[in-house]
Amino acid sequence: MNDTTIPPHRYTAELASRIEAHWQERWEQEGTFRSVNPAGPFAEPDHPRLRGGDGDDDHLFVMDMFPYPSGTGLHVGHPLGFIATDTYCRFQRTTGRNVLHTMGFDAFGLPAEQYAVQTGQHPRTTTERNMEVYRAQLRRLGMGHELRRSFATIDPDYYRWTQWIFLQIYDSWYDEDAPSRSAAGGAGRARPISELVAEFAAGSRPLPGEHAGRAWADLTRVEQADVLDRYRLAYLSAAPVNWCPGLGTVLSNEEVTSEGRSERGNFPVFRRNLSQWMMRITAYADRLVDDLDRLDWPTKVTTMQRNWIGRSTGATVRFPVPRADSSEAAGSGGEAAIEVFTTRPDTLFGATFMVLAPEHPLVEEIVPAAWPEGTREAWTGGAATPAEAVAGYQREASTKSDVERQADARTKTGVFTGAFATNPATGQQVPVFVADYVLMGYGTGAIMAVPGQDQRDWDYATAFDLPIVRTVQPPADHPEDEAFTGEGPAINSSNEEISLDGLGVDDAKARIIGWLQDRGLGRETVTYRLRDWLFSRQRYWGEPFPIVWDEDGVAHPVPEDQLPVELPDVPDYSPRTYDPQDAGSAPEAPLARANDWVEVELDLGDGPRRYRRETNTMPNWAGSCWYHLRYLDPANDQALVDPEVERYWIGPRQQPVAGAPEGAVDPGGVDLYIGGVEHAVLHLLYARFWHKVLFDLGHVSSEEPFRRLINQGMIEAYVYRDARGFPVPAAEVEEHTDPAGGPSTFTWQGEPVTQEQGKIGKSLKNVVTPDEICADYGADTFRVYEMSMGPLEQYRPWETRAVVGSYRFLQRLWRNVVDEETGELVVTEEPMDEVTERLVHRTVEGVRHDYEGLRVNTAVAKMIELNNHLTKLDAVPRAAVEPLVQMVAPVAPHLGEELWSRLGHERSLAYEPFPAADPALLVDETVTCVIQVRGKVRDRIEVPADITEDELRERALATERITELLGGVEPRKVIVRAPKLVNVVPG
RNA sequence: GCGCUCGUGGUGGAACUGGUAGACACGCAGGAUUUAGGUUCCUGUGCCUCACGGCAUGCGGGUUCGAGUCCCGCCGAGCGCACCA
Repeated sequence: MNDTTIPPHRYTAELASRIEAHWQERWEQEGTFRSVNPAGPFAEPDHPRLRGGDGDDDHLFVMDMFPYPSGTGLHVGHPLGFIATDTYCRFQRTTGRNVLHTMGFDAFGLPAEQYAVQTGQHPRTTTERNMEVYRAQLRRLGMGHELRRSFATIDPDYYRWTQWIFLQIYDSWYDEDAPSRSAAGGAGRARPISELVAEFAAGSRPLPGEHAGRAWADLTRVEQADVLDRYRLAYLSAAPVNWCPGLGTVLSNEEVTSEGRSERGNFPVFRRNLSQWMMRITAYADRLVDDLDRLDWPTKVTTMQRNWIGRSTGATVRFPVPRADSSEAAGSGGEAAIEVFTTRPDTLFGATFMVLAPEHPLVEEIVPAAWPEGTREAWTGGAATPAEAVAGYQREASTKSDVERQADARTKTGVFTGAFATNPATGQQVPVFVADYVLMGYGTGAIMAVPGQDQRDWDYATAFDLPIVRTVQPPADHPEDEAFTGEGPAINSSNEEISLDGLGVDDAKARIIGWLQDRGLGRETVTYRLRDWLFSRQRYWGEPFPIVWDEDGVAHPVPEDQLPVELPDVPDYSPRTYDPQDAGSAPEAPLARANDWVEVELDLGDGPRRYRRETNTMPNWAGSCWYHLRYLDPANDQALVDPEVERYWIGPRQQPVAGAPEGAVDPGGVDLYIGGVEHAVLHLLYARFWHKVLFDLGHVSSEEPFRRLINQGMIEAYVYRDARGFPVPAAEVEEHTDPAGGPSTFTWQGEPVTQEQGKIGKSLKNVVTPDEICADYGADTFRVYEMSMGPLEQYRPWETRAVVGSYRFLQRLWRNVVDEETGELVVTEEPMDEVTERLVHRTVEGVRHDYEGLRVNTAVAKMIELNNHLTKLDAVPRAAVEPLVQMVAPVAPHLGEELWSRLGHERSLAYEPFPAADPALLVDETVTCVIQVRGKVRDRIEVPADITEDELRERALATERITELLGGVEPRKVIVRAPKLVNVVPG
């Protein structure tokens, strides 16, 4: 590049970088982006921005999903959401709001640990270094974050409170009957476990299960602990869990893909019985579903949460079945019952067989010694006895991986158990099968099969030649060979006591449930797909549990005043991982090796005694479950957040959110939360759960953490592949445009390559970093480009060569204020001409609306239009360019500040009120009216903006072109929308 | 298979409650500056046609004076769920 040809004061990348560094320094020194708290350690109750009063609109809390400081660095896709929130917040500050916007780091967890293991360094070392890199990159991009509120989940001051919240959850139970604390009403809330103990001790609540009838005080310590574990919201469970040998840890259901592999690393996951910490999130299933209505979230995310929770209402029905004589179970020879869950109890009369999951415990008890008379060959699986057939099938099912099961999904397999159950409605004997299309993990692990109204049952019935009875009348055009799952009148559904015939599905359901309940044969039931959250990990890099164990194996919480339980520095922090396929391996927590830390002497109220520390750690979701609360009051060492501060920032508001149903109550929460859709059922579900527990226990006034959520789209990039399909370096590809106007073709090293759109990443050879773009154009250009690419929610491809468009815009703006040769101000103090003035006001109005609606792309387009107009003037009036500088400042903050200061203002424009549009100048005196004939534009006329309908009609019909087109015929109809449109329908 | 979202120039995208389709930007073409390239600036640019004019928002219907926008049916793409009883 030849510098001599470039004017010395041109807005180049070098000048932009100098300006940017200057303002970043100044913002930091002046604490420009500090927001004001009403109480707590940051309290400034007299600050004017608090304005007194309790206005819902004078403050705003905006959050990005906080980043994971990865070692691989940022690419241009990462900062998209950050730039959007920063732009939004900068705009909101100029409207006078007290804006809270900061950013911390989600720094515990597997990737950080894996990176450390790979590079042979301690996770804390690598994580802290990565955070420094990250902070520098964010600063380089001009983020207006409030730095004093930033923290990382690995800070002991922070995880002290993560542990504290864990203890709150551990020390509570869910009382279904207690009145809700919510203004929305309802029942059910978490209560302290001490209140449960008090009820047990007083005898006002009966002890559960095998302890029924005994007095609380008579139970041993171990028995008491065991009882309480059945109630606690955080509890130890020995249920089957997801064991992932390849990662050396157990995982939550949410971290396992539908293919039965780990979401991270894609390793196989096995079901193992292991004793693990669980969170009783299922107690909140209903509220987690119902409260989605009160949130302003993308429907995509709310449906994903609804699907994941999987609430379905129906009935459980008991089908009597004889116990087999050969069964070794107690009470053999007697009567057992198969309990099924169905969402269609109205079809009970059509239940012609039953199916148990292979793992169903009742299977062993009902299998008779021999096949009943006349059992069909196809039902036996070729086995001599039912026991042999069932055992064979169970073996087969157990060895099938989830992937294989899925591959066989549509082929129905199974065997007859030899047993018959009684359909309680028809009294008929129905055969009982074992088949793997019924899953043990859902409902009761058994179904009544209703082939007439369920396609899966129909397929099974057809495969095994079982009877099919339709109990809902299908419409005439319904195919003969398919189940009918739709709405229709019940048929074939009566016995001596009850008839459903003729009733619609809902009425039939209600009547049969009533009948079943009266007879003690069943009851209305709600089931959920959601399972309790597996909360422990066998990993080093996570929050230690604040739990110790005594010699009887009873757990004790570490007293609050001894928190945090700090993660010890150990020489060997790597997890014990195994061959990914080694299902028989067992987890081993790295902390268990730290003997000096594990063995501890504590005084928990009965004198100093020896304890063993819990050696599992928390999953990385723990830290992100509540960081929104800590941003509010990060320096508070008395509470996780001061209640007044919490109420001020995220307490419930007067108005429910947009789109909430009639009568909904605002749940409170962060005003705007922006992040990727990948957290739809992980972080966002867990955080909601924790927040609700804290609400129930009275620690927060808000019922939900995030009132409004937006998923930013991903920035992708073009991927180019050679003839073999391998990606080639995108930066080296040459484009060849088609002179005829057709699509371009592409070559790499002379060879043709194909273009597609894909994720940015090393493996696709299309990485572009913000650092390169900042070096070539400056951070402001980068920000403007990212915001101009399209709507925030949309996926779009990165195109480096298009960045220059945003660069030219800022350069032109600069040139409208500063002389490129001399650096002198070039603005004139002369007043604006009328056209310019009207354009300025229209732009102000439009840009304000666009910023409010987070449509930065169209805001930028409007500013470019104004700027292009100013460029054409002989001299740029100060009165026109000052509002433009203010408008551009949220997206291009450094350039905004610099021009503002060169225009003679001393103070930062961060809080300078956004320009106001004069309504009188928004309407033009004359407008162009289009005249259509049959909806097609045929002519245009200039008319006064306040023209009357009649006059407009007259003038439109009188134009030369329209009279010509009408050819003297009287129009049949004339639609007038004054002043902009007339549509003529000829006779 | 089911559900949701979405299909607009060579490209990214505009178009508020139905009312001038293609704002703004990239690219491309021509021109100015420059010894030249690059930078910067100016002009043009949906398609067809010499033109008058016609055709255009995935395809086919419908509602309406008027449809990118609303309704129905296809086709295509993306995401989610996937034997959930």
